[in-house]
Amino acid sequence: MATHQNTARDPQQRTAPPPGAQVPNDGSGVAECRQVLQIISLVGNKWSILVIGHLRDRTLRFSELHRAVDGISQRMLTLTLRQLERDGLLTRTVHPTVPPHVEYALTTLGTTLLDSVATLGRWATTHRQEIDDNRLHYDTAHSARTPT
Amino acid sequence: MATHQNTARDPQQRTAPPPGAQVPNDGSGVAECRQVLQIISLVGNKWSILVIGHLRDRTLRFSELHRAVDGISQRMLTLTLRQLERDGLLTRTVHPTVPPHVEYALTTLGTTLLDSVATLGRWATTHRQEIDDNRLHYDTAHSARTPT
DNA sequence: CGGTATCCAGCCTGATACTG
DNA sequence: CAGTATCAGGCTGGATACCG
Repeated sequence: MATHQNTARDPQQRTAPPPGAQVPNDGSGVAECRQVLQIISLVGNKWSILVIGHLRDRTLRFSELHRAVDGISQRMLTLTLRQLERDGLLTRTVHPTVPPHVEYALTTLGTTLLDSVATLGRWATTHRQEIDDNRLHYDTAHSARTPT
Repeated sequence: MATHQNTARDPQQRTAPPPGAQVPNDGSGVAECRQVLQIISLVGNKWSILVIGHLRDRTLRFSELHRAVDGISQRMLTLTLRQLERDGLLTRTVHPTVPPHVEYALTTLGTTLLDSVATLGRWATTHRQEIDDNRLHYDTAHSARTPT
């Protein structure tokens, strides 16, 4: 949604953070949603969260991540990794060997983020069934347009 | 990303929840990311979180929401509202008056979600500056490709 | 092995117009 | 006022090919 990765160009062009709007909130206010949007845009890359999730316990190499995430393309992995690196969520360590070795490790910031999304994860786990149930109910009530 | 709202058609076609993969996690595990993805897809609609955020304190009518969210198109508002309603995050109450009155109210489920995203909101607020700093640092170090 | 650049398809999004 | 339908555009994301 604001992930700047169209064709791997202008990597910072879209970051247009308008100043002001700095209100003391508890984190769930209306004005705070904007902040959250940034984060969910950051994490809502669909791959970002997967990547940092895999990086949670140990550092991984590029190909290891490529295998681990399973389904991500090389392009998206690179893009995601670079963005995450840019945001300071992970570090990229290049070992100048003949076959290049690149290690990706989660930073403290990344760990804290993972910890925060864990809250959402718990909510998801807790209410997934409920939501699924609601959807089914809703869909049933709306697809019942063939009576008589 | 998985928001099913292409042209207001097949509202439940994409919900392909494969069974299994039910592991007891703490909410931050790798396998748990899938669950979170559903939620951030649910909330990452960019408008969804804004809408439920505005609905947090009081119920609102369609046009009120339209004005409040400011920037959302009628189409997206409707789509978002219907999705949220489908998921059981809010209720839609139609008052059969001559000028149609439709009230949207957050459900308990919606409130709990809002509470969970508040955690992310707090994280965002806390580390926004840090991330911004990291980005600037990263961009600076990478745009310094014009020496000599 | 790690990464970049290009091409291309699909989806999301927004604007507009019309109906009840 | 509330909502639906249609059209057009922008962005995201995947596959492929090639470089260091």
